[in-house]
Amino acid sequence: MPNPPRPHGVRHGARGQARREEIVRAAMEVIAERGYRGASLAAVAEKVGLTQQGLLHYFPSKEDLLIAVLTMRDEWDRGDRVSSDGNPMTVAQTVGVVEANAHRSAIIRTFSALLGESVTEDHPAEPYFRERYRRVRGEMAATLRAQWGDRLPSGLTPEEVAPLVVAIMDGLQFQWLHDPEGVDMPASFRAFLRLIDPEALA
Amino acid sequence: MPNPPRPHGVRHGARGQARREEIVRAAMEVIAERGYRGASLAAVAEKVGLTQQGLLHYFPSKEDLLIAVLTMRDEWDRGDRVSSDGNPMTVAQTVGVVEANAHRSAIIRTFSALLGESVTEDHPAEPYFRERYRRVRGEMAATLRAQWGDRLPSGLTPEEVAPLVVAIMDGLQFQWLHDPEGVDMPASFRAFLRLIDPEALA
DNA sequence: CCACCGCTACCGAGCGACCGGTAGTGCCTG
DNA sequence: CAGGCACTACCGGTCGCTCGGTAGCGGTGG
Repeated sequence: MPNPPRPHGVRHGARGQARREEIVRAAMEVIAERGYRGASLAAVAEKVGLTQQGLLHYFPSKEDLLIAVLTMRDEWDRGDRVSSDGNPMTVAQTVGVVEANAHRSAIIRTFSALLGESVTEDHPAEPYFRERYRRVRGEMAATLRAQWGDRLPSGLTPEEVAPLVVAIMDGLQFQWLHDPEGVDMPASFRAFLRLIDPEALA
Repeated sequence: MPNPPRPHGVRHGARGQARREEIVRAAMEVIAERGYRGASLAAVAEKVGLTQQGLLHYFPSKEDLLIAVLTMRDEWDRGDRVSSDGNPMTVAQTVGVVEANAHRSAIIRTFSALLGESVTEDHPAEPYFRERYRRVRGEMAATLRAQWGDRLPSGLTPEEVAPLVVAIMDGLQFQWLHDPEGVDMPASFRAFLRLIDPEALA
């Protein structure tokens, strides 16, 4: 048995890995334009100079491609926590993330579209967002606790405020995508931080 | 000339109007389950005991049906401002809206799914949400000004805080739809109001 | 009274486009 | 020459929408 395992999928070489990343980036663009349901494999394939069937050589199904997109975002999330080393982000770093997002409308559009779709029945991205929210709320609570302890200046606990920070980020993104001129996402986020702590300049 | 032309569309009698409302409600359900793109006219038609062609008798295109759904929401919005008489809502009334929403998950799901889809290119609901945000931010600023004047306790202006209130409402809905047990939408919203004014119980 | 008319309501059949996915084949390179 | 890679060809299915038609109902005039 020279070729036993290879349990699932096709083995890809180094060149294949580069191709896969190229495909995932193209998929994010198409999803930003038409959502996941509206995104056709053919449209993604065309962006990287393949036929739809050639694309299926790298990702055996459309859902596999979606999972690769979500996985890539997880890796970026880890990259955003630059300080890494296990410590929670600082509040100042969250401002940096919002500012960076304001220059990446395509990516924000991709994940806002996916977030919206994911509330529909049996959507393949639903488990991802459910778990992601759970994790992000926990991380945000840790960030708040590192900055202010068990009680924020308002008297609220980190666990009470964490969902609000997450909600503000998501909610501002939708308003900003619909009216980039009329909504200043980083400024609004900083205003929100002033609600949390009028003293902090963050 | 007893029967002048009736410029566009089909005229419907009282019975037809009731049928149309029935269809719009069914459409909202299907959109909640599968989004607008994923919602097929046949699925909506089946819910009201029609064929797809029979449905098209009432709404000549899928987009016309979507517009009817959005229009119905506008009418509800007007109904939520019970006090009507032109005055802005009170902050206490906004809490009531959030509490009511926590018992209408189907409708929240419908419009969260549509909001997500609407950020994609040339989506037929994009103008609706763009305009809605503009209007809701304005109304919310008026509500805040009526309660606190030109400066809120934090020193922020109503125009700075209004987008945050809207963002909190939208953002909490997504978290709540993904984890109804783990997210208490009305409680979180009240916590946010305490950030705005620690004294107010609202 | 009833034949006729116009209108609303609805359906069967089908069109053209597009969808995700399968099967089989061959090139090209390590 | 083996295998990663990409193709052609094709399948079954779904989509929104059109076309053409048929009921039934309410009014109207001979």
